[in-house]
Amino acid sequence: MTIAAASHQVEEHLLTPGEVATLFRVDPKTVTRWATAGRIGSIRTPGGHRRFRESEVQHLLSQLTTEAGEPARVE
Amino acid sequence: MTIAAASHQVEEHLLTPGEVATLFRVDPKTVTRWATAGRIGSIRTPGGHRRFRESEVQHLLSQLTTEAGEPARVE
DNA sequence: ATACATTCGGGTAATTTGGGAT
DNA sequence: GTTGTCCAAATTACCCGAATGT
Repeated sequence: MTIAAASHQVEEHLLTPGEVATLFRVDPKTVTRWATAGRIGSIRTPGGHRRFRESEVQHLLSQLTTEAGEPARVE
Repeated sequence: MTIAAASHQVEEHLLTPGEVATLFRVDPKTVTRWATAGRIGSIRTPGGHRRFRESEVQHLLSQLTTEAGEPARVE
């Protein structure tokens, strides 16, 4: 194990509401509502703005994606 | 922050059901049926609304296009 | 410190969804 | 068998002024 790995937790790339909104083709405010509703985890800056974990967002995207030819996903 | 800074991965331009419906001159609900039937891929927002890949829609449009004098394509 | 884009909040339209009947 | 319409409920989009981020 390296020294760095032993003393630091993995840095997560964070996305702004606007960036997440672009990925889903949605209004940034809608992303905020998802956070409020608990549909997506969020981190707050000291000033109160929200940030989102890129890994969680990507996981959501792949989860909610249905390819042509596949049956509509029901989970 | 600029829009371009959003991501280093390829951005997929997504269309709303209403936009796809306009392109095909069809009711938005019909587009929804296509998605349910697996004729076209779709991405769901966490709220349950559908988004469609523009590239896939354009491909479908060109597929369904028939030139004058040519036999209609049936696949 | 200045400038500018973004993201707060809230409120109110517009769109989408799903089911059912035609 | 596909498409268009009606309905109510849910989700999302646009409006504003003020605060935050870079």
